Amino acid sequence: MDIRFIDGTAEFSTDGLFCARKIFDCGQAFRWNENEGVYTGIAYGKLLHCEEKDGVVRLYPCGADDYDSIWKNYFDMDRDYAAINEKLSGDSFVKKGIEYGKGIRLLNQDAFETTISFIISANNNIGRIKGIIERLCRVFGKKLSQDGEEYFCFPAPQALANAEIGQLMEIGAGYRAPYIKNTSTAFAEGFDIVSLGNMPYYEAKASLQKLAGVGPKVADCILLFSLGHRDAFPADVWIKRVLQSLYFPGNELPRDIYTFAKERFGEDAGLAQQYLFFYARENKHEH
DNA sequence: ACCCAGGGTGACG
DNA sequence: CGTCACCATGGG
Repeated sequence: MDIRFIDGTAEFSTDGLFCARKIFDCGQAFRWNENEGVYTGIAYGKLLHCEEKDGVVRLYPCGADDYDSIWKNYFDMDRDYAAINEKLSGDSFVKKGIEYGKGIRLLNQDAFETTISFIISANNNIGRIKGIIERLCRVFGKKLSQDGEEYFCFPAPQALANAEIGQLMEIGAGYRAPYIKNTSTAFAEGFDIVSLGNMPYYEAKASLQKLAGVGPKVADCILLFSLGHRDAFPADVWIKRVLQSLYFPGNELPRDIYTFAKERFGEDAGLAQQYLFFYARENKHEH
């Protein structure tokens, strides 16, 4: 994409392949909030506004340095989504999903934030997940003051490792409180999660599942949303529902959904998952 | 009062 | 290995 930098704003044409609403509201990230058409979020310790109008995306404050060091990778800007969508359209159901979900991009998020966020997501709903994470940041995260507003970064591992279970219960973490503390301690003591990005899928997934509160589904979310394992295929209740009705009507779902997805959708199965997830949520009141 | 939410853990067979 | 009760919490 052709990027222009004007007065601390990065600006580029969407080409239909960057939809803020779909990117931020498809369940991969929990810290973006919309206000009068402008999405505001904090990632990697930086605040960003994202505005989309007349086919143009504007990111601010974002100079060329911030763009190159953070946001280009965060928004997965170097990837050719047109080509991937073309490939995924070989599956007629995903093709249908792309009609709804075109413009979704898979974010490359901070691995610690993603890990804790999806530990919180277990047996929980998106509204409450966002609330818990917001309070977590407010209590334990570094404060950013900007434009007369207060924003809070996602906490560092050490900050959550030092948290008391009672504090985590107070912000609504529930039975996940000790998971958060234990896993944060593992990170603070040097759990090398970034290296998992270069490991084979199954090996990386097994390592993640050693963390407290991380099972197969949460591990897949971490792999897909923060470690670049684009074939990871998180199988939650929504996706199982969709696979059941579209691919296995009247039959049992396969036990190994990853293998099914990889064979059916290929190397970008994770993006196919997002299209199906988005499709399912958009149509949740039908059928 | 019941059921569900982007599930995981631990116990038991 | 597979199954299953249980786990806090809030909204429908």
